[in-house]
Amino acid sequence: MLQTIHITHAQKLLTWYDRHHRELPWRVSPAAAKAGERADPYHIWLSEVMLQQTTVQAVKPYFAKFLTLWPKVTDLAAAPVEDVMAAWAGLGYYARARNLKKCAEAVAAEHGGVFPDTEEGLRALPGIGDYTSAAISAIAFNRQSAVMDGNVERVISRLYAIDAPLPGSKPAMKARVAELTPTERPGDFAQAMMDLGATICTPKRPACSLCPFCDDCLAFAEHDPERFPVKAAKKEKPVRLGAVFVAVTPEGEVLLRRRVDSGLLGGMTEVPTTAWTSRIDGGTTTDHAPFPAAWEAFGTVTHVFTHFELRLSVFRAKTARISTADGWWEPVTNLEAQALPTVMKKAITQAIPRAFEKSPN
DNA sequence: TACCCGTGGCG
DNA sequence: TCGCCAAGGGT
Repeated sequence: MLQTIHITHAQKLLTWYDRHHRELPWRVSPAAAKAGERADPYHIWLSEVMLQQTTVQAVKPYFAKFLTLWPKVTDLAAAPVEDVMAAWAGLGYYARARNLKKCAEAVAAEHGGVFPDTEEGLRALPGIGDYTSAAISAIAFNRQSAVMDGNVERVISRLYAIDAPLPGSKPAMKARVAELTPTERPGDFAQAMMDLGATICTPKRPACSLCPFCDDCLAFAEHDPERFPVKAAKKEKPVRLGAVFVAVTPEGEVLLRRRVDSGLLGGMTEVPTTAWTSRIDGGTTTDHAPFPAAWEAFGTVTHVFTHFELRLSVFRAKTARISTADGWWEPVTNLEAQALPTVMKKAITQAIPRAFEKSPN
């Protein structure tokens, strides 16, 4: 009598992963993982924090730079926070960098420089939430943790055709992930779910014919996988206005300031700027310049943040090297080394077009 | 819970 | 061109 052999979702996915996994700088290949090799928890933690709401391609050069500058977590713990912010500049969500530094310090001081190897221990550290603690637990320590990120949400919502909108449906979806997560190779399973979401079960035009779940997927059976995941409606972005002031000395120095540690672009470097308000006339004139000077209009720059669009009027003035209470003068040739977020680089480039071009030396 | 928090690539 | 979205966390 013929016996039906039940192949689990996890087995199907892991077989797919063995053949189609992505090669990533922080990853141990499935072959090596089967041989018992584990990734460095420091590398996994660093990559996971960088990958929060950030694409793999954007992370790669930053990951390499951080490992060069700080090969071990204790090196990062000992580094000046200003150096960490400058190295993070351009990657966005700067609270991640502040928490990265705090987390490294906690691991060094409270854990002997060794990362906790449980989800609960990891979850207690700064910048490590539900997803990241589960991911490090599974990937670095091969524990059976239910890992759910945006990729997994998409895979699960399609596999079970979940109509309830995110984020409300998140707990139910995580329960499904927990059911699917195997006792064998849970770390590879977690990475495989994310690889599947990133390369096959994509937001638009998913490659369902190549998917190991095509026979099981309810969304595929309904012929409309793109309908999932269902998400709550998002609100529109308001416009905020402001002005920035690029002061340049005859010696080629620019006046910079450090933003407060909390809130938008917290702890990052800026050129003097007004408050950013929704007023039609809000701060677009020289009324709030850092000091009186022959301010000259240099057009505007627009920058879109997560929850508002910013339009900045750019002003430039040639000035003497005035002493200021809350700022410093930085040579234009050294701006690249500063912790300048992208919006500030845009504004400076508007006033000094060649500010961030590589010097001959 | 809902809001705050960057950036760049892509269809 | 522009809305979408990416390995989310903090409060």
